[in-house]
Amino acid sequence: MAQPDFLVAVDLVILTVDADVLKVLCVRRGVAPYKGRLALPGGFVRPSEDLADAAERELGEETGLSDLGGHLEQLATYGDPKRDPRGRVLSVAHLALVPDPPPATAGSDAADADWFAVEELLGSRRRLAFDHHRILTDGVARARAKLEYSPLAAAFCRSEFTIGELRQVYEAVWGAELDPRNFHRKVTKTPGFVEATGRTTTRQGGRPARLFVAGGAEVLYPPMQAPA
Amino acid sequence: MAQPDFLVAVDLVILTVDADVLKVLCVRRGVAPYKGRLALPGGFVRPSEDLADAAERELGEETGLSDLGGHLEQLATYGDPKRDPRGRVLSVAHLALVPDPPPATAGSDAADADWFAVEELLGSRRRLAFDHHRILTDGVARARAKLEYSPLAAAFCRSEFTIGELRQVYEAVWGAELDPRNFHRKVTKTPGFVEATGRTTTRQGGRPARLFVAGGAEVLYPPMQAPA
DNA sequence: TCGCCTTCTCGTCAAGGTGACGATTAACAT
DNA sequence: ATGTTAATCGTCACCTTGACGAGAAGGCGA
Repeated sequence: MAQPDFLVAVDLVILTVDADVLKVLCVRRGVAPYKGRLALPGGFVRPSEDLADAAERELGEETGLSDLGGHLEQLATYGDPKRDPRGRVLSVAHLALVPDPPPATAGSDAADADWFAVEELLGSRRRLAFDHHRILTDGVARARAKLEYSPLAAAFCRSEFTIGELRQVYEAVWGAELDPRNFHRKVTKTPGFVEATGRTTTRQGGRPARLFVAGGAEVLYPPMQAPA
Repeated sequence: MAQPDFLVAVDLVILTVDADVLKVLCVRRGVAPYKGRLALPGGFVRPSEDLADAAERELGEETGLSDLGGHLEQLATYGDPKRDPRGRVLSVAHLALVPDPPPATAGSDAADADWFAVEELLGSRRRLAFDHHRILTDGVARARAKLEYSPLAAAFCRSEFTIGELRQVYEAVWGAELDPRNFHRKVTKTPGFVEATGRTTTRQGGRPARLFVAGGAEVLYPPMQAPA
């Protein structure tokens, strides 16, 4: 029997931490449907392109980054028959974590891209096009969960970072304050989480802080505990 | 520009625990490509069918179950351009956990379906068709991880189960032995994991065991710890 | 220069969770 | 009756965690 054809797109939830606030990159749609509405950046998958390659390409186009120091993983696939009024479009959503906020609109494609506070976007259900509110919700939930049992928070930091900077990542993503002393103990005692470089910096003010790089661990045992 | 069309299929990793062994449902392919090879059950998504609906339909066709008491979730999407020699076929893989082993070949579709020990299938990389070895690997990894921080193990049990039966699920999925006394303490003290029904059973032999049903919790705090 | 403020870093202590393991209970089989 | 099986309860040492004190080492303004 004849099978229906689908269009397949890749949409990106690109998260960063800027000024202690979790932000996501959005573009303003210039064409219908949802013209003028904010949307997650994305695009169609090319004929002989793998999904991961398509996501990496889109990430590069939107941020100008070549994913160096960041993190990119598949999030989930959204296929409600009515999610796109133009037809049967499948969206394979990806989650990207990038350090610093790279200057928005650095890429050529999306002339009108900018960073938005996640908390604000999630507050009003109507600000994002398509089912992107749900995709963003799922992406943020994934990021929050992954900080617990993986050393992924380092993906939000530049290659060398202080324990304090890493703690601010957790605080921004989880929206909770953590005790600096207990956090310091936990991070430095968990094997493979971070490795000291020997260098120090004073960019945070106060006493010079040691600089660390991400360790080799893939998972954290025992996990970081999000506050109850 | 014109976008390429994709065919979209749903493939299922259906896991169960039978005789203390983690098993997966596979079908033997009757047509090329990979004719005669084992494969995960699956099928194409219908024109106006949601992905979750398609997965649930396939699960029902393969097991005869209407997903009662089990668990079904999206796993990941596989889209390598060369994963299917017939063309550009996207596979949205799903993970299902079902209690007991329902009799194989109960459904009408797959005349030649049966349960196979996961450990054996993962041992030889060539026994499964397409990229199903990778999908199975990812599905088992997801299941193992989810047992740690969610009460999902109950999905492998019938509606009423004993602590010992639940422990055997963990032992089969993790491939490790757990101390019955510590497991009992952990499970009964974690809020929302299980709830006593007041009834008992002797189906395990030995002293009568209390029967429990799954509690309302979505996540386990603190998580179960897989042995190091 | 001298406080003062900031942040990092190390310690202490009690509470709670975990692993190891002894002991008892309550069914069934022979 | 006796042994076997598995469930359930208890104990104890150890470790992790949360709360918090205290000092170290920079910058900055008076």
